[in-house]
Amino acid sequence: MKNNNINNLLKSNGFSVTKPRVQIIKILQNSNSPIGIDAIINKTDGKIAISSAYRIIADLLDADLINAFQSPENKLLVELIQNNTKHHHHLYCQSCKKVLDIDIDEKLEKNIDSLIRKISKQNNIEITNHSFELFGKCNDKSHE
Amino acid sequence: MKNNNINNLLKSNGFSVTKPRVQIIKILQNSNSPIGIDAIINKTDGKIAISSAYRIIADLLDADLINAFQSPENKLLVELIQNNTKHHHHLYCQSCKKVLDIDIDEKLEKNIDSLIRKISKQNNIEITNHSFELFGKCNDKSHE
DNA sequence: ATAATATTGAGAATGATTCTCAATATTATT
DNA sequence: AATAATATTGAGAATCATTCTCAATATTAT
Repeated sequence: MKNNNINNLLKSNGFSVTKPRVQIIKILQNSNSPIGIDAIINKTDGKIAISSAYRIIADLLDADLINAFQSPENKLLVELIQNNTKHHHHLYCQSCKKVLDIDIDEKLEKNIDSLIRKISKQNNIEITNHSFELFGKCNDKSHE
Repeated sequence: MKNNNINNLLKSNGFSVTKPRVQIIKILQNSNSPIGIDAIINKTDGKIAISSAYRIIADLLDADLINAFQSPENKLLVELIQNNTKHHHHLYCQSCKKVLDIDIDEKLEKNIDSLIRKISKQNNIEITNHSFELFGKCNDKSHE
């Protein structure tokens, strides 16, 4: 994405165009899997303050431009919501700490939806969200 | 459960019998939903040090006597694994912060298992665990 | 170009969890 | 039951991710 498009993205969501915001969006665009705050900051040559990074991420989250969630190691992970981003889930590798996006097939997704409706009724609770996460170990033994 | 049974549980898992360990197991037995460290400590009249509580929970976890996981507010929640405990999932209420255990029906559980096998193959990753968590809002408006 | 406003960076503050180690309790031995 | 050997505890310091504060700086509107 060109800078102009990032500018438009920011402006159309009520943000002023600042270097840190543009940088962070670029980094998220170039990442093909969810990424942590520390990694984001590393990719900016340390030019963005940690507090600014957190603040910007929080703002982008409020504007629904990104997804954010906690890794099993309890760090915030972040991914940009692209035009074609649909509801999906994550696979955490406990050896190499990478996170993969996974899709689940439509049939299962529907099953899950109907389960959710059932639980919602049974417990008289409005269910607003759900997560389905997988944990595994890849064959990269270098981390053991 | 009587004290004797708790003593046996501890001994048969290689633990010596100490007051803090017995207390914590009792508290977990009397809790019908996952409970946080702070709540555990509160129920002991503040007699157990925070560091001891964390240590004991970690030990019980190693011995597979309890399940532990993070709440959406990023606190450790803990529940005892009873004889009849089977694989289940959790529903977090974002208003009242309670956690409910939920069962999912066998058919869906099987679907999930087969999805997991598929993803495992596709990504050449051994999948060791998964979580399926629901988030909702109950009708208790006192927290808003 | 200037003024008004918003954002940033640096570091202090916070909150959960982990670590350290001397004091104390438990277990094994007599 | 008393003692010695070993394990556990409590208190507080340390750590780690995240949030807060506020003066310095950048952006936007005029």
